[in-house]
Amino acid sequence: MNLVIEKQKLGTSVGDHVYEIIKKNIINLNMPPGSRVSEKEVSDLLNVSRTPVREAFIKLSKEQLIYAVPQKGTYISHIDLEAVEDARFIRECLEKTVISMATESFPEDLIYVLEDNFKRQKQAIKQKKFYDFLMLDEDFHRTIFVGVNKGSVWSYIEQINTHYKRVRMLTLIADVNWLGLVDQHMHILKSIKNQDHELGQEVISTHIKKLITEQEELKTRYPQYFKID
Amino acid sequence: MNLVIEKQKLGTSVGDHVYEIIKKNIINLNMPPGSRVSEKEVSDLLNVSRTPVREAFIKLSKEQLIYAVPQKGTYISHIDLEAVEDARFIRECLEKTVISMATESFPEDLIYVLEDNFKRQKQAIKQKKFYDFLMLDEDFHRTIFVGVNKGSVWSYIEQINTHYKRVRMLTLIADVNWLGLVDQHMHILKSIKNQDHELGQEVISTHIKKLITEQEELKTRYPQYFKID
DNA sequence: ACATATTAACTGGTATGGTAGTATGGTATT
DNA sequence: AATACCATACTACCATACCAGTTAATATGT
Repeated sequence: MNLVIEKQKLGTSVGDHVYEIIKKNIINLNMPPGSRVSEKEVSDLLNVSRTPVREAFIKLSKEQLIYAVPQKGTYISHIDLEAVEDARFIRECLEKTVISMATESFPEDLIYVLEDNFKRQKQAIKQKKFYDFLMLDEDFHRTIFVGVNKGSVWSYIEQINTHYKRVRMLTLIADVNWLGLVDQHMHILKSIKNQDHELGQEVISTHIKKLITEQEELKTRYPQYFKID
Repeated sequence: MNLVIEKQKLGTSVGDHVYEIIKKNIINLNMPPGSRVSEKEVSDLLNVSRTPVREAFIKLSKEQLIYAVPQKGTYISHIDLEAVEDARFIRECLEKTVISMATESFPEDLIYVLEDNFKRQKQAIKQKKFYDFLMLDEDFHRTIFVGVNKGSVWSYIEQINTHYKRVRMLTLIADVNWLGLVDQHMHILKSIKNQDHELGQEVISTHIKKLITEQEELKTRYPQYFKID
C-alpha cells in the first residue's frame, strides 16, 4: 500500500482528513479496485488511531467506494458498469434540463468564467496535463449548474459520479480522443452564449454518451478492475 | 427523548440497526427538526455503546439529516426547503424520462403489481392509514422505475429525498387532499397501460408539483421545523 | 446587587483493548 | 498422499477510557 498523502486542511477533523485521502487514492486508481485495505494498515500509515479511519470507511462505504465484510476484510469496490450507466442516465436527464435553462438565460460573469475555463482546457490538453483537464472539465459543468441556480444539484451528481470518475481516470490512462471533448465543450459554450436551444440539447446528449463509448474496450483491457455481472 | 424502537433484523450489525431506528424517528418527525440528540443519550436508550451510535450518526450526517458541532452537540437538521426543491427538481427530471420509457413498454406482471398497489392506496385512504399510504406511494413510484430497469436510480433518489419525506409527513399531519394524489396515480397507471405518452408527461409534472404547493403554508404553521434562509 | 472568575457537567473526537468470526498453514491421522 | 484437525494470525465490530473544547450554573470579589 502506498498512499498519496497531503496536508490536513485546517478546521477539519482527522476523520475528514483520512476520508479525503482515501477517496482521492481510490478515484485516481492508486488503490486499485478489488484490492484489500484494512483499518489497521491505514491507521499505521497515517499515524492515527483506528477510530477516524473507521469513520472514513463508513462514509466511503456509503458511497459504494469500498465494502466491508465483517470479520474478514474491507475491499475497494470494483468499478460497477451498472452504476456508471446509472450515473450517465441521471446526468443526461438533469444536464439536458439545465442546459435548456442555461440557453434561455445565463449570468454574464459566469460566461467569462466558462470562457476562461475553456482556454485552460486547451492548454491542459496541449501540455498533456490530463488530471488537470479532468478537474477543469468538472468545473466547467459545475459552473453551468451554478449559473442556473442549481449548484447544489451538481453536488448530488458528484456523489453518484464516483464510479464514473474512475472510468474517466482509466480513459485518461488509456489515452483517448480528448480533443473531441474540448470541441464539444466549445459547442456547449457557444449554445449558451447564442442562446441556441437546439444546439445545446443536441450536443449535451452526444457529449455524455461519448464519455462511455470506450467502456467495453476498457473492460477487456483492465478486467480485474471491473465488477463481474 | 422517546424513540420508536423495533427489533434488530438478522444479519445486520448493531450500527446498522441504530441507523435505521434513528432515521425512521427523524423522518416521521418523532425527533423534531432542530432538537438535540447526543451520542450518549441514544447509546443509553438502546443499551449499546457509543461506537455504533457514532457510526449511525456519521451516515445520517452524510445524508444531511443531522449535523454535529464538535464539542457542542448534535442536532436534527431543520427541513431545508432548498433541499426539498432540489429533490423535486431531480425527481421531476428523472421521473419524466422514466414515465416516458414506461409508456413505451412496461412488463405486464408489474402492471398487475401497480394495480394491486393502487387498490391498497384507496383502502389506506379510506381507513385513514396515512403512513401506510406514504409507503404505498413510494412503492408505486419505485415499481415504475423497476419496470424500465432503473430501479437503482430510484434508490439514489431516495437518498436525496429525505428532507422531502419529512415535508410529506407534515402534510400528512396537517391533513391534505389525498384523494387528488390517488387520482393522479390512477392517471399515471392509465398512461402506462394505454401507452399514452402525452398523458404520462402531463400528469407527472403536475403530480410532483402538487406535492410541494402546501410548503409555504406548512412553513408558517410549523416555523420551528424549517431552516431559515 | 452586579459583574466577573471558576468550576463542574456536558459534548463530540480520538485512542485502545477485547471479542467473535474467518482464512491460512502446518501437523497429525488415516 | 490425501484429509481432517487445530493453532495462529489476521479481520471488522463493539465497548470503554480519555481528551479537548463548550456551556451554564455557581462561587467570588467588588
